[in-house]
Amino acid sequence: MPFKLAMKAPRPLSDEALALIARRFAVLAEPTRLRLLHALFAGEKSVNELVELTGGTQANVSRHLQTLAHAHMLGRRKEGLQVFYAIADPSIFKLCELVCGSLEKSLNKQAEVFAQ
Amino acid sequence: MPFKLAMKAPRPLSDEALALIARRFAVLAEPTRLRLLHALFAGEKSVNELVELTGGTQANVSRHLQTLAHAHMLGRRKEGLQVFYAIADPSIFKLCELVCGSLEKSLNKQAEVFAQ
DNA sequence: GCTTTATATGAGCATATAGTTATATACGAG
DNA sequence: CTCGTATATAACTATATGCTCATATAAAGC
Repeated sequence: MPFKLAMKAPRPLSDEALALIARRFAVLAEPTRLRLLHALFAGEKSVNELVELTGGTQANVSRHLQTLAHAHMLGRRKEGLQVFYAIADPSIFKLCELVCGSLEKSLNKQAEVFAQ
Repeated sequence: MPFKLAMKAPRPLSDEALALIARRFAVLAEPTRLRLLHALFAGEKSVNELVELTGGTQANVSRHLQTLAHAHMLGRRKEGLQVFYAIADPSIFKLCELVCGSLEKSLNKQAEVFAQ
């Protein structure tokens, strides 16, 4: 029973589907979580490493990591006392690339207004 | 002075850039706004049409349209009493495609757990 | 000018969420 | 077993945001 949905399908999307998609974007709509993802672009890291790299508190970092893991964006493995997280969803890379691109355009559009 | 940024650049992203990117995702992290975008995938529409298509109140729809327009995701033109909105940022299509794809995977992954 | 229509926006309320403090739990070393 | 370390989580607070109601503003017709 594979689950199939597409935003550009002509059929209407259910409220449930929209909520799920929105939730997906919401997970990424948070600077701290983006900071964590960015740190993990370089490869798997422990919670402690991420705490140091992002400058956040251990509790806060842990909470955000949980959110990302529950969304299956991160994979998690434990080794003794340490827990390691890594990017588990490759589409994250493409997503961020797209958003940065359209953000650049948006900013350039704003810059044009000032240039006039 | 073109503005250039990329999520996968090895240089650290400023807090400002992360906030802007997060804000970008936040605009999409809302079912009503997704519903509006979905309706506009079919082409330009007036506010009133969007109110009917989405079943939202005029006030709420108008407010969300403003958010999307301010983010340069929608373009806006006025004709007499009516205002028409249309998708202005083509990367929206690709964005939603990517998110739907990874959401499917995430749901299928969950379905696997139940299948066992 | 007056009335109607279409849209944007102010103000208020309810809910969600980020960050913090404190602490529970698991793991490892002595 | 005790103590220290690493991480997750409960509880609380402050802030942001979605939605609604009311209304301001613009445009069109008579």
